[in-house]
Amino acid sequence: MQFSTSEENHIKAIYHLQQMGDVVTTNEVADRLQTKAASVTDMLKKLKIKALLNYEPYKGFTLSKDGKKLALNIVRKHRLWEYFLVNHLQFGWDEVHEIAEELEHINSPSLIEKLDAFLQYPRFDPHGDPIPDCNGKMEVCKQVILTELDLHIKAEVRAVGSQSSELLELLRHKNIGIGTILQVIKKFGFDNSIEVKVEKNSPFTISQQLAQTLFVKPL
Amino acid sequence: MQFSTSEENHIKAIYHLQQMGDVVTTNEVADRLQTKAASVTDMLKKLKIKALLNYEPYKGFTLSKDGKKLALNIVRKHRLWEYFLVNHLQFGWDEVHEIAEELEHINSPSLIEKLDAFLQYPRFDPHGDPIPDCNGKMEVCKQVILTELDLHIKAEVRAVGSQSSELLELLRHKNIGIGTILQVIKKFGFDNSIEVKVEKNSPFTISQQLAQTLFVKPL
DNA sequence: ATAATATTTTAGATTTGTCTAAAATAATAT
DNA sequence: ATATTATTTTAGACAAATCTAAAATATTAT
Repeated sequence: MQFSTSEENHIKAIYHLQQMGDVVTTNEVADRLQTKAASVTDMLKKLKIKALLNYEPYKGFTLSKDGKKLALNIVRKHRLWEYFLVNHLQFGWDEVHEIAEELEHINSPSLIEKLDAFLQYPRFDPHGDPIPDCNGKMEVCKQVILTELDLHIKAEVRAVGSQSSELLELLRHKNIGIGTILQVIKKFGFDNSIEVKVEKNSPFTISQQLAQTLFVKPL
Repeated sequence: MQFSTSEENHIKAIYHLQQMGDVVTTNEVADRLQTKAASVTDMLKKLKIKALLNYEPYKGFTLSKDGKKLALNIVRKHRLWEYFLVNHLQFGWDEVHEIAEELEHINSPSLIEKLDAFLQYPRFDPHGDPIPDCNGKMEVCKQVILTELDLHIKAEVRAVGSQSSELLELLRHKNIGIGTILQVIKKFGFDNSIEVKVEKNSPFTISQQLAQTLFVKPL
């Protein structure tokens, strides 16, 4: 079965909202897709007919099995393209999201298979998010928010909580990226800022807001 | 300015029909795009408003300067993607057209710049068609891939499909360069390898992969 | 429990790209 | 030169995806 770009975008938005939080609402989907609630309702009805969604008017909705499968496939394509853009075309990791939003809708299973092979089956995209395999399986490595990392434990930065260009700019300025090994030296209760050290460099402070968007894996 | 996939497909169809033949007709465009003449007329009116087309009802139409520029940019994207699919993702040259038809509508100038650089600025796609540069300029001479040269016809090597150092090393080893005059002695169906003869030297065999990157001009 | 508020859905309009059938124009043949 | 045929355009309809405004339903606050 074939799906329109708009249908795919709705499925993907619902998938991501379902991941982080409990019940997904019409308004949340509308906000995420920069559209109106009424338009989302129209789409929900269509997706129910196509069996991608369990939906009863006024009662809420969740992805069906097929809906989840479709969502994972779109996420897979998105993240593989991001990996390609950063690791082969020399894009910065903060420049690739918009382009991948377009590329993810290209419909060709053999293209994605061959791209995956060319990239040597990467398991994480440039933002540290795991890439689903062709069956929708992906690594669920246990990551922790930096604010919750214990003192003096070395940890590797695995993911960032958003794709906003302001965030990515700040990270680049502080020389933090996916794979950076760091440890927390001190936590300040006054403003919840955190002093971190990267390798043997001198320590520096990062704000609570920034620390909350950094997911690290203790080593 | 942004254009829809349908607008771009009409511009591209008109461009290709203009190349091979004289006056382009509404029916020809409809045939090529598998649509109806009335639909084409609707689009012609829209493209005229967008200044991509010189068009007077019942009098025919031609691409405007902007229309030609757009067409060449789409052709450029199509052929660069084809080159990528064949030379990096290991697609056969006969499998890539449909996929490139989708990829050519991805709208990101920096993506195409960086793809072009990654591919080392190829001047011909896997079918031997020239790739327009970012200003729309491309090589004109009618060339043919070595795999398609008829037996015993002398031809001059005019271009190679890529600048990769591996390719150039191999060509140097086989004493083939731009300007070399050669002819095909035999084609082997088993592995599609080809036996060629350069001037009066004894014949030697070259692989399908190599033959596909050699563009020759029959004399 | 009921009123006030917020959310979701429906109803009806709009835009884009397409279609069919009929009318307008051009090309061709006698 | 005029009738016939072919091509192109117009007119009006339709489906997809969106919107606004109003109605229906759910949530909350007193």
